[in-house]
Amino acid sequence: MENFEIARTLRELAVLLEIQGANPFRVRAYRNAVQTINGLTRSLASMLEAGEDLTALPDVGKNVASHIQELVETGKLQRIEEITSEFPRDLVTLVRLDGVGPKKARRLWDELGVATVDQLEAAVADGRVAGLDGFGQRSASKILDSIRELRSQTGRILRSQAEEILEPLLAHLREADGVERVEVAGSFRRRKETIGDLDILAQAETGAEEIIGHFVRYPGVERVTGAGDTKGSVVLRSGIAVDLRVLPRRSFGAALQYFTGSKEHNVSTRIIGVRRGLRLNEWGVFRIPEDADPEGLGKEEGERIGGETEEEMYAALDLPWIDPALRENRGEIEAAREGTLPELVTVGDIRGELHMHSTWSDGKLSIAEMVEACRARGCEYACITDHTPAVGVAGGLTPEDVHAQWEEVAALEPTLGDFQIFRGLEVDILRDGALDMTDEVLAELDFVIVSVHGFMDQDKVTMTDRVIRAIQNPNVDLLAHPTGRLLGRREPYAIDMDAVLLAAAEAGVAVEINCNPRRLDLSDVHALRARELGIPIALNTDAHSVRDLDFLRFGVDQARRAWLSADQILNARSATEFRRWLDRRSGVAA
DNA sequence: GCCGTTTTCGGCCCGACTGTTTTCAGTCG
Repeated sequence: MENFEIARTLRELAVLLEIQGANPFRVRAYRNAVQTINGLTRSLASMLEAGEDLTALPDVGKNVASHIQELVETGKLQRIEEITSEFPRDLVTLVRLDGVGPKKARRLWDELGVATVDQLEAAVADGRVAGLDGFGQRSASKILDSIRELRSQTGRILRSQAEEILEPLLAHLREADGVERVEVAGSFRRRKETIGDLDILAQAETGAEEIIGHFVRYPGVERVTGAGDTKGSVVLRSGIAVDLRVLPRRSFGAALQYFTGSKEHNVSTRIIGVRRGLRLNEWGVFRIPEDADPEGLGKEEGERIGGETEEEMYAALDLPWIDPALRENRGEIEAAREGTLPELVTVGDIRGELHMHSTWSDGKLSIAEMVEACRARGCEYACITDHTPAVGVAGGLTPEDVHAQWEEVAALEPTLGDFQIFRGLEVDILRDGALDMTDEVLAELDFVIVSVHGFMDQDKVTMTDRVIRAIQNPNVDLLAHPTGRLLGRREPYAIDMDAVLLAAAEAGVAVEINCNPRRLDLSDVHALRARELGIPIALNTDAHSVRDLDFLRFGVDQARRAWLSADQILNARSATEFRRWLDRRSGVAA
């Protein structure tokens, strides 16, 4: 059983326990464990197989460890079977509805016998829900809205799509009277690859209510789901939910820190605060008076230590500012305390483009045009890496085509000054792990990329063996888009990435973070693992047109989430250093 | 259920908004 399946099952157990009315801290303990599992860079099954003690993991104790073992061994959890003899397992889907939590789900079952979304819809329609104590007409119609929403759910959007949605919305907000500053917080600021909803903060000393009013009148708003003194919530026609909070200058840094999250990062920072007698909230950081009743404190009571900037919030905990990309509670707080936070890679660090296509295969532009676009973006070198014939739609290069292409490159080179072109190829990994090009040609190339484009439905063992066989070919330099995923469209193919990364480290092969916002493949967690293993990472746009070269920033964001600095990025090297790396197998240099 | 610069028991982050309550529970992030 894969980590994500184990995490999903434990998350479901947490909801079931909540519906059962269990101790909320017990429920939270399971959620904390899920968080740990989601951040793991290795599979739990392989850790168990290696005889490792899972209780060494944070928030995993004896109980959760034995649950994990049971799941790996049997694929099921006895504990869930027991609970679902009390009430139907379907209730967990009711909890996913807006406005229905564990308490209400339980009452819907106990008092109306409602277990499924369909049954709930019927119960709303015939008035039974509105008749329940504590429900009423308004909550009934709200539930109906949520059901419609759930059924038409568009899910998470790409970060590139979020950028498009934000641009006009932020412009609208900046027009509101009294708004001094607007920032996007949440997962967008943490540079996540997909965005579930948008959190926006506006700075204003007065007139918050009017600003909220201006916000909910934005032309793109489909409906308003909440509008209070300091907070407004809407759903846009694009289906994405947006929250706006309005805060004064003295609290803006506190709010930015608070609403950037992640939730888990915030819980950790606040616990550190509590131990020091400090209270952190979106209004600032406050010293709790010795004799105060913590329950009776107002939101801004106590001595204000800071809140205008994020730096003040972290400084109150004796920590340096932490880059939002790292705020996932994956050890960044410890690293901040020890002064070992990485200096994260930036777009400006990238000096070469290693993966791009031309009209020789499925690219839109000639080699000369692509190279010129790279130079215009400040690159010092580029690799031309067109497809091979097995990628049918792409019009791949035969060995003869490859040699003809080199003539074109050779004719171009004298016109380029110091700019260097490396002769490359994106070679298809065939069904059995053989490569779609002769070894003779591969040996002549400067730079060999391999990647999977077909037969993606192979089982995990076959696919893993196939890819490992490919990267063990001594001519191979880089594995591209290693899991084949397309965000929101196609799941990663079945592959044991830990085994693949170990093989890449062994073979001295680099691995790509494909910068296309729909790929971003490797994921942050796999890139973290590659970093642990010391594998060079390439940030590649896989450009098929000039516009695609701008994808670089998405890959840089992904690399930053994986704690990567410039010295771990293959194409942050100079052309000379890159060439030296390409010669690594020649025995000349270590 | 987990955890330990207050510790192996007794804590565990914090506030806004909504709806239905007439003083607050539930939900959400």
